[in-house]
Amino acid sequence: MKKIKVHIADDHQILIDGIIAVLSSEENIEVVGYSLNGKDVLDWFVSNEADILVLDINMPEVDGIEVLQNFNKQNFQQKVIVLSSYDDVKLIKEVLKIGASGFLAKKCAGESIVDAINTVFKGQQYFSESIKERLLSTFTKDLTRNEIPSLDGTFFSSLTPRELDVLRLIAQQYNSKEISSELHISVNTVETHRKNLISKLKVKNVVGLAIYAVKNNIV
Amino acid sequence: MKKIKVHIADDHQILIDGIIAVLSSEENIEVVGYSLNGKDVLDWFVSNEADILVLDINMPEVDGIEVLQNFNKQNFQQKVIVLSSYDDVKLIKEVLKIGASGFLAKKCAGESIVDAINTVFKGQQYFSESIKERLLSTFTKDLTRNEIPSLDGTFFSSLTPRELDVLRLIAQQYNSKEISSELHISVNTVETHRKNLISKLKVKNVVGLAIYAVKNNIV
DNA sequence: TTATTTCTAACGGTTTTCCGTGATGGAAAA
DNA sequence: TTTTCCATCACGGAAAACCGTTAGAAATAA
Repeated sequence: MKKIKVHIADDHQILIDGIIAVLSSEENIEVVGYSLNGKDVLDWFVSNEADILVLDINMPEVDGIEVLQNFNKQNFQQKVIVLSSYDDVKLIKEVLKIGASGFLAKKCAGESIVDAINTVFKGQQYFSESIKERLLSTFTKDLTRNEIPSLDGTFFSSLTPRELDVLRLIAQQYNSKEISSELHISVNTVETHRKNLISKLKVKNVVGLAIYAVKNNIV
Repeated sequence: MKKIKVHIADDHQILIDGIIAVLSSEENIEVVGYSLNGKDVLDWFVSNEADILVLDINMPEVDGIEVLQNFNKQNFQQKVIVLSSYDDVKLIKEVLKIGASGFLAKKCAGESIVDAINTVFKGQQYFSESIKERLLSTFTKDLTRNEIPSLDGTFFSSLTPRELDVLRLIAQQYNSKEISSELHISVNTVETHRKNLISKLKVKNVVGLAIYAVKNNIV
């Protein structure tokens, strides 16, 4: 019997070791490798010829989103199951758009990762229960609002490098003046980036930006 | 041979299942129960008569800190090993002060939890590597600053219920006026709480508050 | 009972953020 | 080559946050 080859990427090794231990009792699944950060994922995954990548979104430096984007560019056929602490709808939509096949909240049971792997390997999509509920509720909310955000390309746009610079400093409690001298640009420019960030990420103020930054490990 | 009885508390079931799987290969350790939130921990832990509690800090509603505080009030003798995604020095100090015996960053390897359990069971303290480094570096920094924050009771003081109310709303992107009408108090009062929060938590501005809130799951 | 903490509130002044709007040069993509 | 995206900068006004300080009432601990 051919085993499903799985690669795991997460910056919490304790979680990786746990998942490996859980999967070890599955006869048709084999963990062929793991990565502790986003940078290593692509190399390892390709060289190991895994069928499925279990990918954590919240990783320092290169996060899961960037990994997925790179993955797309290089036209890989392997499936990706996304792992996340936060079952944020915006995040789920983004992740599906860039080609994930499954989405697992970390609060789900260990066996659901087995289900997810088997389901996705068959070519189907998999969502853990809490995610399904979330998606359903926002979908109905969207309907009553007569919006179709899931078809709207501008609903979530990724940030430019410069915007990330600014966001990173904002999350470090720098104010605009401090950011301007740190990046050697005018305060006005910083404020422009700040405005764009707020509207791009659909948040209300700096607090929203800071929280986005922490939840996406941009620190 | 008497086994070490362990209880695990974490809101990510996938992590619990993983840890159980890792520990299942240890002959002298037995997982006698687990909890998915802070509320259930005390009841379960006591009734199960576990020797050691592996406790996640970041849990919704009742977090690990509160659990530890309750634990102290009731004078339990069992040991607690704290698990955390963030190896924040302030957090580590707080946690040690209220009686934890060990501190594990989630980025540590699975086997270190075995080490931690064995070490703490013997009555010693355990810290994972990254934590040790952190503590050491801040300790030396403190020395050069001629401060003794670890002996200074005011270095980290816990928040009052009302302050938590305000902090929670701040983290939800409410401004002071909105908070004042939500809590039915004057804007001035809200600003006072805000000021006290900023000085208590030793942060610079709302961004610091928001980040503290997210990292401590006060959302 | 006294001392401390907590919650409440106020005030005046400074700094920062927020919002709208508009503009320019360069690089990259269509 | 034209268009789109990106980074840069500007201005003005409103709103909000920040700072220091003070203080009364109620609850709670010593």
